[in-house]
Amino acid sequence: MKNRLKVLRAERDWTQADLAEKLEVSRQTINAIEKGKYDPSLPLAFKVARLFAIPIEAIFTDEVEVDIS
Amino acid sequence: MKNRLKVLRAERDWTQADLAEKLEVSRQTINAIEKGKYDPSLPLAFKVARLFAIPIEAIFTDEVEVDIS
DNA sequence: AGTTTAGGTCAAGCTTACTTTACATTGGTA
DNA sequence: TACCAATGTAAAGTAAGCTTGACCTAAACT
Repeated sequence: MKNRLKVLRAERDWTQADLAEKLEVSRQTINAIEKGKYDPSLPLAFKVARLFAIPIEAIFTDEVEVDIS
Repeated sequence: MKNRLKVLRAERDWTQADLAEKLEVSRQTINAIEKGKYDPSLPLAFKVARLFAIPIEAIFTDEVEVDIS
């Protein structure tokens, strides 16, 4: 599951900590989601969509991440 | 988090077991989600949306369930 | 050189999502 | 009445999402 969080953040000049605060989650959670460590819960995905005022599908996609480890 | 699974299922005359099979989850998972016991993961929500060919927001909503226990 | 800011990561612990197995309830129908 | 299909529910276990606290690196600034 890919996401455009980093880009959406950059467009607004927000840090991971800024976004975390707005979404009421920890900074580590934002980092983990951006780095593809895990996917957000559905409620959190809704919160993200509401914050950026765009559909969930415009932020997250079902494409699988390429694991480069 | 409310959802329209039961209605979408009814429109297609599918049982909970039918839907579970199509989504590759257990019947209990479908039942639990319909009954509001918990929300699906984001990947499962995407799978549901793809199956019904409608946006996630057309199936799940932010509204909190009323707990009648 | 020392400090600050942003990002990356790890460990331990808790909660939520999901599984399997099993059993109870309800409505229809032979 | 007995049976069967669909639904509801529970217990116990695993996996995933999220927390706090801590530490490390790199870049920018004083």
